Amino acid sequence: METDVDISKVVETISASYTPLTDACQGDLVRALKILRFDRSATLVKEGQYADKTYFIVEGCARAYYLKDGKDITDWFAFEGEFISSINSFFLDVPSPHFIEILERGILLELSRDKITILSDKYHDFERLVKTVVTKTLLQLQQRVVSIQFETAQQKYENLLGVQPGITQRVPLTHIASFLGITLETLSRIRNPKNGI
Amino acid sequence: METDVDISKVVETISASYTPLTDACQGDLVRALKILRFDRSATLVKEGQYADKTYFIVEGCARAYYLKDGKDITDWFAFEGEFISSINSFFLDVPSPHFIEILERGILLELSRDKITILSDKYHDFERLVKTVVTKTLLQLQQRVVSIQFETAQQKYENLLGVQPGITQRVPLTHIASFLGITLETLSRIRNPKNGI
DNA sequence: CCTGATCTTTGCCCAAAAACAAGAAATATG
DNA sequence: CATATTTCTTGTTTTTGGGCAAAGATCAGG
Repeated sequence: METDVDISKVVETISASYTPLTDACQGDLVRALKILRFDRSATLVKEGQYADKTYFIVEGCARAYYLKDGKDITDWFAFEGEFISSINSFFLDVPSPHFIEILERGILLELSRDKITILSDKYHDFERLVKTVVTKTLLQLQQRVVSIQFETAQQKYENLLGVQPGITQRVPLTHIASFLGITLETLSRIRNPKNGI
Repeated sequence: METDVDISKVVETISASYTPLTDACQGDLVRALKILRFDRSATLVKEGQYADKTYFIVEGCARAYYLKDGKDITDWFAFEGEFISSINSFFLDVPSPHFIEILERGILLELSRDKITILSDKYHDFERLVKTVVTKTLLQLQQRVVSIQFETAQQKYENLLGVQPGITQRVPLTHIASFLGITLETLSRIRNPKNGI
């Protein structure tokens, strides 16, 4: 893990990969961001908190999960270059149903909703950045619904591998299983070439 | 069905229910919108088209669906006061995997991506409107994933009724079934009080 | 490098819902 | 108002994947 992070460089990357930001906006954004480092299995957000932060992953990965009847169900994975937050809490200002957990020791940038609101009001560009991030997330989620809705466990898994080929090397299978809406056992059987075709 | 539509009034409603728009922006938006009327089972978008329009429903309802192995699968319903479009085609500029069909004779307002781009560039407010619409859609979709992922057919149906109580009076059960990711037969059994509890 | 904790595989049985197949009810159309 | 067409219900069989239990593998920490 890098010891030093150049926030300006990261903001340039965001500007390049999502939507261009003016220098002024980039400067304000750099000053609004806070660097965080976390070890594996650190918890960023707990159920019930008002989670008014968004995290940008510079290095490592994280997941959002919730407890359904005591069972841990993963709802979202995020890797380098992606944002993660407890979206219900963040957008609706309600207690978070989700936990957010670090899956791989890494570096995050934190941005509060207040700062996002200020930046969005001040800079048209920044409003567009938020729109772009939300739109990308919407399209990913849309794909996921299609996958969950009418595919077999096997197809769902293959689909995920298509989008996130390296995921099995970075994330425990339990989390992948609950993310796909299948049990760990079923996932295990699917992965065993002796079963299936 | 009303014979006359006051677009300005509708735009005021949009401004009030999504996010405030300045008078100038509202004026430009009014001029950019086109009124359309459709009968039941009219097709707004066909699979394969570059669907660069978004529709706002003034009266009536519509659905987006796609064909999976020849089977008709409903992906989205929209009612009065909501927007509908073929989101993949609209945002990614690819051929639409979806059809969009009118389920109830009604009135729509059409807005093209070009006009949305122009309005978004010209008005910070309008960019915020788009962000707001996309965010609302994201949160709805998020709820839907939770519902599909780990609930029984019965729970999924009850969930839908919670959000859209009148839907069974307005939409054929086949479409509700595929939307929920269950078969028409299973839905029929769930709805029959003799079965289940 | 040992050991306990966590993660994964495997086997067996069972429940939920899908597939298939009629048939009934409701709705549209001439 | 009669008939065609679409929509919905019901019965039966089959499949998929879940629940539980136990054993095996992997990993982190002392």
